[in-house]
Amino acid sequence: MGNTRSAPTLDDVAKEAGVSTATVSRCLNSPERVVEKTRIRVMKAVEEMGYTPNFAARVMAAKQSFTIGAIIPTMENAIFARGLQAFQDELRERGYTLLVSSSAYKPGIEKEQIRTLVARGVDGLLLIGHEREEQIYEYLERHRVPVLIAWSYSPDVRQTSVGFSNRDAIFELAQNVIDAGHSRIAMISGFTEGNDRAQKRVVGIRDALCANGIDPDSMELVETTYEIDSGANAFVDLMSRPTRPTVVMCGNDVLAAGALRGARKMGISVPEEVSITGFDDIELAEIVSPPLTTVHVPHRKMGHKAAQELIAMVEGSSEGASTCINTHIVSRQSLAKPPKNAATNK
Amino acid sequence: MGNTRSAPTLDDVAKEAGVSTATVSRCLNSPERVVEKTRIRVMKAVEEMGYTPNFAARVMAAKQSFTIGAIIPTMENAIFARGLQAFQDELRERGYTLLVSSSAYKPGIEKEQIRTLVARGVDGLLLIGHEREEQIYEYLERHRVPVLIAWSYSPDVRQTSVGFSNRDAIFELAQNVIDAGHSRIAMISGFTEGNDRAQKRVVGIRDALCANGIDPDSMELVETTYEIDSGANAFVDLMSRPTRPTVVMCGNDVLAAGALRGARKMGISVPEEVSITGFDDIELAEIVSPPLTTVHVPHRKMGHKAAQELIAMVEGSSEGASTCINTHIVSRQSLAKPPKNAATNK
DNA sequence: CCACTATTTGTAAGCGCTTACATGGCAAAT
DNA sequence: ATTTGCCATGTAAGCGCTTACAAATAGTGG
Repeated sequence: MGNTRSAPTLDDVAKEAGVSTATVSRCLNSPERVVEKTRIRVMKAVEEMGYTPNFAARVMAAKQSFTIGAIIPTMENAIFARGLQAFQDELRERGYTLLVSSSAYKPGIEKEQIRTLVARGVDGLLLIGHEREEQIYEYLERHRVPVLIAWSYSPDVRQTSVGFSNRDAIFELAQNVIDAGHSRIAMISGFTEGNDRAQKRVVGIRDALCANGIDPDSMELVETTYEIDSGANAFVDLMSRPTRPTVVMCGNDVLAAGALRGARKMGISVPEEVSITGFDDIELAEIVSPPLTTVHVPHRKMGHKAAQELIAMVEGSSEGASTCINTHIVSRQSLAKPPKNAATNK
Repeated sequence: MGNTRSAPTLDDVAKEAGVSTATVSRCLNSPERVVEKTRIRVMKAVEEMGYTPNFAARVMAAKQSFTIGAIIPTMENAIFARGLQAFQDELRERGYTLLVSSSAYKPGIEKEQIRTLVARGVDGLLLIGHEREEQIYEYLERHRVPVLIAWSYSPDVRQTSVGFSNRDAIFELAQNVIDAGHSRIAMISGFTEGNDRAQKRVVGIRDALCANGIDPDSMELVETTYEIDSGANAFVDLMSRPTRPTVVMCGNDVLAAGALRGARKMGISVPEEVSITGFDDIELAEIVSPPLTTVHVPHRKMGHKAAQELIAMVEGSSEGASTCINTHIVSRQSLAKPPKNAATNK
């Protein structure tokens, strides 16, 4: 019984239930608009035939997809995982589906993915960080796709953002570091080009140095990719320079874990000989030994909030209100006082 | 110039370039079918108007989306990250886009996501592990969506798979463990219900015990979620039982990292007092201390191979050929000989 | 029992694209 | 010059759905 040869359409269901396609459509989308008796009959047909609406057709006709897109720089490490999970959970609860792509930190790829997602009819878009061609924002506006920026908060920018102040967060950490007695501070940062979060973190440390009367130009800085090995290499590089720092502040926990590995390889003990700090407070931070002193970012909270706000924008109930999430420092064992006679390589 | 008020359609471009919609479509999809002069004119219009084809419309008309869907159990840890990244890279190279969802290890959610992805017109689907309702496979067949199972290889199953033998892989590791002198073996496994990979890993260890004349029922087993904390709790549980094991084999590296944390909390030193092993060889395995002896799974290779095969199936050039990827043991410091007089809690 | 309103269902016009088929133009062949 | 054949382009029919509007049915008060 019935056509087993291919997927059933609305028409098939309508025929089977002896009603018009409009009625079937209504049963599915606004059941209260059809009388119970009919609805039951239709739903039975839907059930029996294993009907799934064709999304493309629905999107075309309704010009709404209940889909949100998100483009994150990478899926390879856990930096974005928790926040994104929370984002998705909230979306699910509100009846939206999430489409994720990763751009490998390449603006070109990100641009392409944005077009792909827009072409796919997403109702809204989550992007990480503010910095990208103005043209992209124009394109998005043109297509009437609301955008929400996360992982970065910036009041003086047109786009709505739900995030935290990368500069202030690391400033506070740097202050802690300085208070512990450090003055020879080095930093391992992710590549700053096209990455405002990384930039702001560099700025935050420099500002803290200034604020404490330390010449910010004295800070040794290495930029690298966000990988454990890169962190390890950068650490080795830094520790091989003429003046050894007493603390290496890292742009995130992954880099810090790498630095730790570099230290182990060089036989340098942390925090006795050199301190190391991270950023993000992902699971990794607690697992490595010594566990990392780092900036705790409430990823879950950010994800939830971002989803709520973006949906509000999509549904037209908000023009876009930015939220700044507070971060705080988590002190663990990787940060201690500098050694008495800090060694140099001279 | 031109209509700035909303997104341009094929029609708008056609009008602008003074050709028919068919010609514009051809310029975009099979440029060799239109003469250069026209093509240049059309492309210029496309460019100037910032035209992006409407995907939903394209899918509807062409019944092909160049999109592959993937549903993984979780994005929260790195277990699937690397393999998936490789999968995506390969797809990109071949002109396909990847849509990822995560099911939180819940069959119900997975089922829903499958429907969502199919409704979205994915040309093929990547699923993790074999075990799921037969009905789902029928549904997929009905909709003509090829499926590829990864992270698990099973020759005696209808579906095509690209993966490894979970049973054999851990069997080999267990053999190593036994060869090192252990006989009181405990295991922390992920929940086995609905998870054939977890099941096979339990079986692999039991088989190894049998093969070495050890009663498999003597193995203490805890099932739990795949989270660090769960691993830690399970470890504490295991070590508090009357007969302490001399080695705790874990269902994956995340669990093993948790076990390590549990050991630290209990003040038990690894591997001196108890050995711990993992599975997967994700980055984490190398970062924890002591680094984990584990089963190395060539995730990248698996991801690439899976993408190639799935595309072949989608394009009709393959009926679906399964591939078994080889794993191997990586020996690090978390596994050593059992202590001379292994303590019990008696 | 009728007129009128409210409710349920049907009709049909698109949504933006691809593609089978038709058309027209031009070069080579007759 | 006429025919043939080929290639570039145009025409128009859907793809499966939603929804404005029309129609039919049911309910209500006079």
